[in-house]
Amino acid sequence: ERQPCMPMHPDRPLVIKTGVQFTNKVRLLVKFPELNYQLKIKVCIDKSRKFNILGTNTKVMNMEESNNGSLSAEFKHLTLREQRCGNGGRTNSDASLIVTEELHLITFETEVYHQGLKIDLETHSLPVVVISNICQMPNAWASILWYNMLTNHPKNVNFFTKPPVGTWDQVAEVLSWQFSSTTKRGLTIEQLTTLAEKLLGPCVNYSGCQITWAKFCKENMAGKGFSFWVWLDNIIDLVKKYILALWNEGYIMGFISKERERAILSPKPPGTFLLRFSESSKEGGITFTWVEKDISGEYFRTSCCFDDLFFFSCALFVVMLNFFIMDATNILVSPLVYLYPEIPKEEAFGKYCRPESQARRELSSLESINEGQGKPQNCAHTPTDRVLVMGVGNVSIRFH
Amino acid sequence: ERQPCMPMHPDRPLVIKTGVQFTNKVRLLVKFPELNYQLKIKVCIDKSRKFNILGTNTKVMNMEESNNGSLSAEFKHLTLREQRCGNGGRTNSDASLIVTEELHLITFETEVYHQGLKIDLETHSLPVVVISNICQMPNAWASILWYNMLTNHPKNVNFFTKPPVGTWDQVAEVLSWQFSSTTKRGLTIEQLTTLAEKLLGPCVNYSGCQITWAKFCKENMAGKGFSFWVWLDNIIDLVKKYILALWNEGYIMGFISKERERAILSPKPPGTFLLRFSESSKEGGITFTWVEKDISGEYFRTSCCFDDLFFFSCALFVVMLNFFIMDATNILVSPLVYLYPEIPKEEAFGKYCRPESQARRELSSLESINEGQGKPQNCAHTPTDRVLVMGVGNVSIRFH
DNA sequence: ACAGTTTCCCGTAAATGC
DNA sequence: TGCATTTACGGGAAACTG
Repeated sequence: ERQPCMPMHPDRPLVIKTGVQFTNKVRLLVKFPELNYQLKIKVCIDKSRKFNILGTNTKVMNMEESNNGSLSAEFKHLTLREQRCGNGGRTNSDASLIVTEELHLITFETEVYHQGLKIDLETHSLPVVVISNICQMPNAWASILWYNMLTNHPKNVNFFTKPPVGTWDQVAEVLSWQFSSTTKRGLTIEQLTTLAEKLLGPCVNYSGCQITWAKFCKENMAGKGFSFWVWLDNIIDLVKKYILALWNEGYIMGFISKERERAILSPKPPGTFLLRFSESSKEGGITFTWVEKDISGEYFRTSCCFDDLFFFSCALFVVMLNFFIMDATNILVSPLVYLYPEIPKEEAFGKYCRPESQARRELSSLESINEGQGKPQNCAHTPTDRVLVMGVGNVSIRFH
Repeated sequence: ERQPCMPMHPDRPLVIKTGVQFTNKVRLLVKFPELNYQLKIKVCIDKSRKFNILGTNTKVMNMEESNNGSLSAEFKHLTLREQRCGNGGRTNSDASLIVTEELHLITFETEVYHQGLKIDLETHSLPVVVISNICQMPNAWASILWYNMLTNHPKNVNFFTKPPVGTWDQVAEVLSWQFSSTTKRGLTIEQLTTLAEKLLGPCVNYSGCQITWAKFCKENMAGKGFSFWVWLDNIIDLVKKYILALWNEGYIMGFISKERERAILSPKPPGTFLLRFSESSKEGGITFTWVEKDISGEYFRTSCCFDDLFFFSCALFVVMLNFFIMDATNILVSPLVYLYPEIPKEEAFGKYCRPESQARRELSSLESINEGQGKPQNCAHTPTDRVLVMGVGNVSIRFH
């Protein structure tokens, strides 16, 4: 009889954003042949916090053609709005819970008259999380995952007052599913092992290891300003947005430790490279690492983190200062010297390369890039003047 | 007594987007000393199309401290919602007008009892344009500009049923003001002359020339898929978003014909360049042109159009295929050969460079870039293998 | 079918509340 | 004051509607 509360975000049911439409359907599984009268269903939400359901919240059940004539009612165009009462403030049962841990129930009520008796029927959705901004989605979805991973209870809205631990085996399955349900490829054992190490530290066998809710989603990772789940969820977004086809092909190793990366690249011929997600970028980024070999030995080089910010930082004045043309002898020269009429280009554009300039947004992005490059393990930076040129189709990107 | 209807878009008053808050203020200029009773003001909108004003639409006037004690009422948090009636459809007075040419009046009503007589007072805003999506803003704002440029009539809501022509002198002033009111710099005579030529064709003296509303905003420019105003407005957005500081300094010539560009660059030393807005990009773009000189003569070269799309097109697979490193002898080599374990990089990434790949968005952007480069006058493309490398800080962009 | 128009809703930024 | 949460609204896309 129960039916999940529907998308909104199609891959993330059971999370409802206030002001965004959602759909709900109830089906009557018990058949009363004598039920030929109108059966009116009312949908409502628990009153732990004051939400109102907007839209038609009562409906008459009707025959479902697809489903051997069982009765059902589908509520479309429902939205939730928080009722900000005069005294203000949330009135949830347990104030220690953050909003994305607060669970709510959508209930469906009806009355059946059977053999002269009035019977109140009631059913409800699985617990849902209500958010007010999409930026709360990662945490809200984590709650849904944790709940459904660890309990079959249909309405334990206090689940997060004392959230149970999960085993690595359970978590691994859920993590892989996050990829396989939105792309054509889940996670390999090797990728999962890298993730296990991030959550649990080095260990021979992760099977049976326990992972707390805090570790999964609430605490920041050691030395990082973000939780494991937020990091991973942003990577999922990055994959879907920019590199879905490559991911589907299995061309992205993605989760691999730097040690393992070197170990597997080392026996390979020079020029062999792999793609890996950035471990330091909260927003999701990808880098590539390759092997080089020459007479003096073997080198591993890793590109800068490649993400949205990277491209956003290509502000015009930076371009103008660094425009090169390759002459007939393959030497880079800069053809731009004077901004018309006779302003040296450094004078025109140089000052914008200082943080005190008013080109605020461009610069703040640029700083982040420089920061990333400062970390030697994350960038092919060497103290020499050696220059990398990274081509982009007709366009190419260089860094040094 | 009249008061413009306030922002929303702070630089674009008199345009109201449905569902977005706006503010309105009325002041009573006539002073009635005996008016010590409560003077209630009601705000409403004309009924040519069915809009409702949401928010507190009645208010009591009160003393204004800043303004020598005159009475005023300020309506905040007003929003407009269209009343979609059962029969549907717009019910505007003149169905031939598009929404951004439909003018509406916000009216303020009150009743004054003076010496035993009831006096109905009413005032209204300047005509406003109501839009439902911000993408209608350019055309809506053009309507406001044209109206206020050509009439002092306080409430001619049928203005656009037969819009008067403007002279170039009027239009030039308005165009320059579009820049000077949102940046620190208006348009020079030379820039304006380039714009005049776009609107009116070659001419010795544009003063007094007539420009129709259609020419300004309704018809597409010859051979282009967009109107003059839409093109210009997107450039204003580009300037504000990415190159405000450079524009304020006067470092961007911006509007200059290709003939004039060559004429002024020719006598200058090699390496002299200037920045100019793209004439072919609807969305607003900027290019730079420079002079080169060698034994065989003088060359003018223009970069690709530099805009949002340009950077968005830097998809990962394109980067992977074109990654170069410069070796000790300044020769570009590609260190990436095999995707781990032993997939030739062309096999892994090459197929995504075809439009039939599923990397839809990346590719559609990429195609636009190639297109732009196909136009010889717009790009430094030469049939030789000569390569341009355009640096971007630690990062640089190359095209060939 | 189609074009003008509106609705939907994410994601960033700002405001608000506690 | 600082952090958690909500509101605001631009902008891209989908849905609507004659």
